[in-house]
Amino acid sequence: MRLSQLFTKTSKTIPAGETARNAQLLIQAGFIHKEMAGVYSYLPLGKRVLDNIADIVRKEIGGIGAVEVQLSVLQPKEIWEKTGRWNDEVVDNWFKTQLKNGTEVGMSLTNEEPLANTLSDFVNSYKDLPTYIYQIQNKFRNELRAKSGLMRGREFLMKDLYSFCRTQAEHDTFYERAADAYMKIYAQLGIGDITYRTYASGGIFSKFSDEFQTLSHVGEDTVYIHEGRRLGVNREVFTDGVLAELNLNRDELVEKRAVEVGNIFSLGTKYADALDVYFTDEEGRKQSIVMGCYGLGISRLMGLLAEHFADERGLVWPEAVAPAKVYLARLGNGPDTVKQADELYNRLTDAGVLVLYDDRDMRAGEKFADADLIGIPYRVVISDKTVAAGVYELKERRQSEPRQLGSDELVKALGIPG
RNA sequence: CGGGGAGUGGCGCAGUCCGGUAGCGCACCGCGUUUGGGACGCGGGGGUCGCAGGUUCAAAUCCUGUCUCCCCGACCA
Repeated sequence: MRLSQLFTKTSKTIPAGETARNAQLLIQAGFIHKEMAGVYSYLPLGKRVLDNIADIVRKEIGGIGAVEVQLSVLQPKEIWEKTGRWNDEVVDNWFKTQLKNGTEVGMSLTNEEPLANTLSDFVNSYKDLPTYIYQIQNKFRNELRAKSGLMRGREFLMKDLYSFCRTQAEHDTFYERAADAYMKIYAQLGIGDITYRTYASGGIFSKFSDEFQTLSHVGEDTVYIHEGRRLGVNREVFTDGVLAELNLNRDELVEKRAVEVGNIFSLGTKYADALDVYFTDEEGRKQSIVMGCYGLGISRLMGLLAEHFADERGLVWPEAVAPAKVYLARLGNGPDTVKQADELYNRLTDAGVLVLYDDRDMRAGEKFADADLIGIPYRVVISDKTVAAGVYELKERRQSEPRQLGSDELVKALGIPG
C-alpha cells in the first residue's frame, strides 16, 4: 500500500474525549474512527489488523474441526422467546427494533438460539453429530456505559463458536480442545505468557465457565493468579469453598487486573431442548443435544494489543497482526532513489510481504514519526545517501539504531526467500 | 442508572468568573527558501461558539431545558 494513496493521516495531537490509551493511539495513527461512544469504524490500517487477528482465529478454530458460517444480525423474537431470553429482565442489553409492520426484531448479541434453530433443519441422527460451527460477526450490546476504547463497545467484532454433541463426555473432550485452541491463539498474538485460563461463574448450566484473562492494568476484572499452575480464579467465584474444591491455597495466589479475552461455556441441553432440536440415537430413541458456546472478542483483542504493545512514540505491533511487515520510507526524489524504492516495493510485494510504502513528498522527520506511531515492525529507508552508498537502512521498531545492509542482507533480514 | 468533568474552524486549545459581535497552535491553499527525527518566511481560506428557548440595546459569556462525549461507581450472555 502506498501512503500517497491512503486517505487517512496521522495526527500530532492526542484526541480529546478519549483517555484509553488504545483508543488514543489507534485514532491518532488513523486505524479507527469513532462514530459514537462504544462504536468505532475500522479504517484501512485498522481493518488489516482486525483481519490478521481474525485469520489467526480462523486457522485455530478451523483446526479443531469447526466450520465457518455467517449468521444474520437481525433475529426474530419468537426463537428467543422459546428460551426466555427475549425478556428485557433476563437479557437487558438487547438492541431491538421493529419492521415496518410492527414485528419486533433483535440485533445479534449472541447466537445460541438462531443457530440451534438452524440446525434443526439438518440434524436428525446420531450420525449427524457432533458438529462445530463458528462465525466472526459484529455483535450489538446496549451497554449502559461503553468505555476503554475498543475494550468495551456497543458494537464489536466477536468470534462465536458453538458445539453440538451427543453426550456430555463428547462435549467435555471438545471443550478442552477449544480451550487449547484459545491458548494457541493468544500465544500467536504475543500475549500467551500473560494470559491465564481462569475459573469464572458458570451461569445456570455448570459450576464454572472458563475465562481467558490477560493481565493488564486496564483490565476490568480482578483475578487471582496461580503462576505455577498457570491458572486464575475470577474474583466473582473467589471463595474458600471454591479454593478448597480447586485445591488452591490463598497464599499462592496473586491478585491482578485482567482483560477477559475469551469465555467458554458448557450449556448442557437447555437450549437445544427449548428449541425442540433432538437427535435419534443408535437405539432409535430421541436424545437431547449437549451444547457449548465459545466467545472470543476480536476487536477487544485489537484494543488490548494496542494497549499492551506501545511505547512513548506509538504502537509496536507484533508481526503476526501488524498492518504491514515493512515500512518503506523513501527520502528524496532523486530518480535513482525513486527507482530503487519502487523496485524494492515491487519485489517485496511480489514475495508476499505487506509493505507500507511512504512515497509521500514529506520530510524525513515526519516519515520517521509516522513509522513509529503506526508501529510497523521493520522500517527500511531508501534515500539519495543510501543509494549513493549502495546500501539499505533497516531498523526494527523495537530498536533505536538502524543498520546498513546490502541488498542480499536486507532480503535475508526480512526473511524473504530468494 | 448515581456522582464528577467537558462540548468554541478538520484536530488540540484560550476566551466564559467580570456580556460589547471570536483568537492561538497544528492541519489546509499559494509563492519562495529548505530537505535524515514532526523546517522557515510571506500571503490566504475556513467557525450561526452542541441544540432549543429566555433575559438584554447587545449573549461563546447570564438563566432554563435538552443532546452528546469522557471518567469513577453500579451493571456486564
